[in-house]
Amino acid sequence: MAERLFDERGIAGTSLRAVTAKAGVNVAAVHYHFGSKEDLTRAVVLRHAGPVNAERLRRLDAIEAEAGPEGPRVESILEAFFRAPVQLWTEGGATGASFLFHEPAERIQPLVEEVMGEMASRFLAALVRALPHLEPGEVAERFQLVIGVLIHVLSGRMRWEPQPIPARSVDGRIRVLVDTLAAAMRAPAIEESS
Amino acid sequence: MAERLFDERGIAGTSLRAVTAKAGVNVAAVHYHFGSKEDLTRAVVLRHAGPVNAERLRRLDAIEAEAGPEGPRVESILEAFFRAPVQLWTEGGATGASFLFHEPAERIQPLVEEVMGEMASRFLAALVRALPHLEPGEVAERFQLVIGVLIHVLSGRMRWEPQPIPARSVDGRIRVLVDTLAAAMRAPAIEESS
DNA sequence: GTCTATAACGGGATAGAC
DNA sequence: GTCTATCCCGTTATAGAC
Repeated sequence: MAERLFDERGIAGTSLRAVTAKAGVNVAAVHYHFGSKEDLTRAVVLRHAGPVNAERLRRLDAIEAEAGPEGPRVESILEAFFRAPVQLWTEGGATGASFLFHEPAERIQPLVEEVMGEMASRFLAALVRALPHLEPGEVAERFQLVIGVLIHVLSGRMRWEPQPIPARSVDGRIRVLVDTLAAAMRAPAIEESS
Repeated sequence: MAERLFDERGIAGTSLRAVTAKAGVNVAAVHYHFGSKEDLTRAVVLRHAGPVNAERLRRLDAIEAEAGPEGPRVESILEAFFRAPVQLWTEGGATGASFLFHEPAERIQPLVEEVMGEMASRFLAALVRALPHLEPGEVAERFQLVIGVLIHVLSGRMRWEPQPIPARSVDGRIRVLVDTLAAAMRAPAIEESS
């Protein structure tokens, strides 16, 4: 339950009272079970990001198993990265733990590293293999752009008042992300002229 | 001054006392000059986003003036969109008002529309003209991805611990953004098969 | 284990002196 | 106009009854 409030109001803007009211319990119960608000948010993040990341890695394992020795294509890797969170968000409004990325950076950087680090490293390694024309650092740089896009999509701010964006199925949403960002990943390396 | 605190801690996480302490004045002064914390944040946003958006539009005007009847290229439009905020952020850590996009969506949507709406519409129109193979709604959809990338870049979260991303000059940063995202914008239209 | 009651604190806002 | 002092509220956290 709490993750919805964190999505809508942010962590700092969500009081324990709001969480407990929605859960039908008392404020003291939170402290009994979690110890503090920070421990609660940590538990919520681990609880929700865990399955999403596990599903991502399961899909990555699958496409790596059926790919040849050159490894899976960029499109397949990006789809494995996007599908679980986008599907979850489209269906139920739940987003795993995307609200984390709207919190102050310094505060939650260790938690992000802890909960996302291994998954992200696996995807980065796959992308490095699929993009031999780029240095690993350049792949990491572009993967960060992909992450930024996903955060924005999951933030629910992807609206345009005067010019509505097309209604899409889950597969359609994912295909837009995968096809456009694969093109971005494949763009030639940038050489600094300065 | 307040914008730095908003960047670092978020609006909800920044107390008026923290703002006034850094400014060397008293809490009452804020209420005298602005009326409330909300009015202060609004003033900060308008104060900082205004010049950035004006510079963006100035650059857009320039490239439209020197372009042929087919209008400027996607790369030129994206550079006009990115240069002012990225330059400001790289040089001084100031970001215009990017902290707005990490606040709860519902709360600040009207302000975002007010301060960004006209600028964004002008850029969207230019992109629609430069991408005749896409419906206007599809261009808006992809422009949202560009916006998500910019927000992420300005958030300062674009780090990668085990795999450092390349050090770049301002021009280098912008070129990466422009070249990769131009490729994303140019990718063929997605037709839903479902 | 879950509640009520309350402590201890920090927040935004305001009154009134100067 | 800018300060000090204060109000009043909501917050996290805890103590203790049950």
